[in-house]
Amino acid sequence: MLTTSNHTPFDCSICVFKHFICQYISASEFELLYQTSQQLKFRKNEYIMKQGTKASHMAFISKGRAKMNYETDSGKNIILTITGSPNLIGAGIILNEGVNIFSIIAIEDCEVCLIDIDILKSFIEKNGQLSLKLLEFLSNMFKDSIFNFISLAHKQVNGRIADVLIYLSKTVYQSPKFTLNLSRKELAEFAGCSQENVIHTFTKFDKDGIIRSEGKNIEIVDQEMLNTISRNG
Amino acid sequence: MLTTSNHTPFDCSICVFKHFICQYISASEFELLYQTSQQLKFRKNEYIMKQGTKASHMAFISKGRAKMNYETDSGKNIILTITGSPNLIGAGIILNEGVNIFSIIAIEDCEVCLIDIDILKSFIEKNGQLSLKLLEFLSNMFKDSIFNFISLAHKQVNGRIADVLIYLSKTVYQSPKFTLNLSRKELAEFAGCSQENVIHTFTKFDKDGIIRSEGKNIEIVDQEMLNTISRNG
DNA sequence: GAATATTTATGAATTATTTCATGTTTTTTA
DNA sequence: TAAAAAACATGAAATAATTCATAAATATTC
Repeated sequence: MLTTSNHTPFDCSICVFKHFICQYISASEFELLYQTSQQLKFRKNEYIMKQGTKASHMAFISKGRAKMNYETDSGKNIILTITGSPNLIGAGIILNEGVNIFSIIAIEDCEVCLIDIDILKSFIEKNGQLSLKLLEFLSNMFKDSIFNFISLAHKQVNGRIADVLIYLSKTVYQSPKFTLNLSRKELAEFAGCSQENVIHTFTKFDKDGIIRSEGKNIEIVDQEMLNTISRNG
Repeated sequence: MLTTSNHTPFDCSICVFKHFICQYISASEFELLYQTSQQLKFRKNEYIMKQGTKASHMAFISKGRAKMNYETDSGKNIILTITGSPNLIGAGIILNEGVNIFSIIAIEDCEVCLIDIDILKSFIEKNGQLSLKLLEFLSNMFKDSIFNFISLAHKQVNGRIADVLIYLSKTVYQSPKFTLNLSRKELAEFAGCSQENVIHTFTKFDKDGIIRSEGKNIEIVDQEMLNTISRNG
């Protein structure tokens, strides 16, 4: 799972996860967490976690972007979400039957800290403030997932692709202009439509002056129009 | 919100929620929870919680079935899920910005216990075991939501309706033969398609001997075939 | 740097889905 | 119980989406 990634000590003093968790746990507790976690670099296309394996760690992505990928029995890929950094992943699935229900795959070079679940659990058990915060965090993931669901399950392709573009721009790349780390095929796996439909729609949006689409380079030109398309489904 | 429902004391001694939570809290703590919670009956179509209102309570449904309904800006209804009983609802949204992001509406007469969130939060804060359990519970809701999402966003109508039928049979009615509390229109709001598409598909499934569909009475005849349709999307 | 593979793109044919028009049945209301 | 409303059902027309065929552009490999 860790393939060729090389171990390099990261600078924890600037880590936002450390900053967050140290509000709730002591220095010696953090030291334990630090000693038991793995700091790793992943190259593009490497698996950070693999669907079906034992969920022994949470992943804190400090740098880079990744996709959450679910592979069906028939081998079809479904992208559940794309995440930027920094972000904590795994909270939602980890306390289940202990198996990762999807894969996390780097879509560009990433720096990741794998945090031992059992250690974290032992802190949660002792620390009400921390567990409330994690419940809050998980609630928010859940809420995002519901809105993602509403977008994909109850809109048609124009609206879904508008939503994907808005999401990428606002959340993943945080700019109206970005260079995609995803192929058209992957965008289709995210938007829940065919590859050609993504291409057709991009071409149409481009012609209508809503976006500028040149290969991997995307720019959102008419944000208002995109919002309208999203709203109308 | 509580409309005409009349207050009737339920028999807490047989309540599974009491049984669950008393593993983690003391008798006097339960007494506080009991004193601050409201025991209510809701008739079919009554709102148990309303989207947009302050999320002050969790709902424990001890009897009856309900739908989680999201209403869009344009007035379109989307059914996020249907729940049977007993079931605890609200955990996923409650710790957010304190607003219910969807409505809970009774689809048949229900008995519901509304549990004060702030009291429960104070228990979570003090009680690691309880918060771990709630995290686990929320994780499971999250996982279910992901699979629901996969079904609806990445399958076509045949597969989606097969999934809805399987879900209703297995989880909501717990029998291959059941009498629907939902109209065709509501089924469409759940499956993410048009009302006519539900009717057409039911007719087709009936002709193919997969289900028996007579108005509100549904029977799953060929479970294997339904699974296959679900799998192939 | 040429050859090969992959990705992107386009348009047409096929299939899926929605919408519309209409009628029947069931449920609700007075 | 009759009248009105809502739900269910059917088929046809219109629209949306997928699949297929083909080609150009871009990346990758040797």
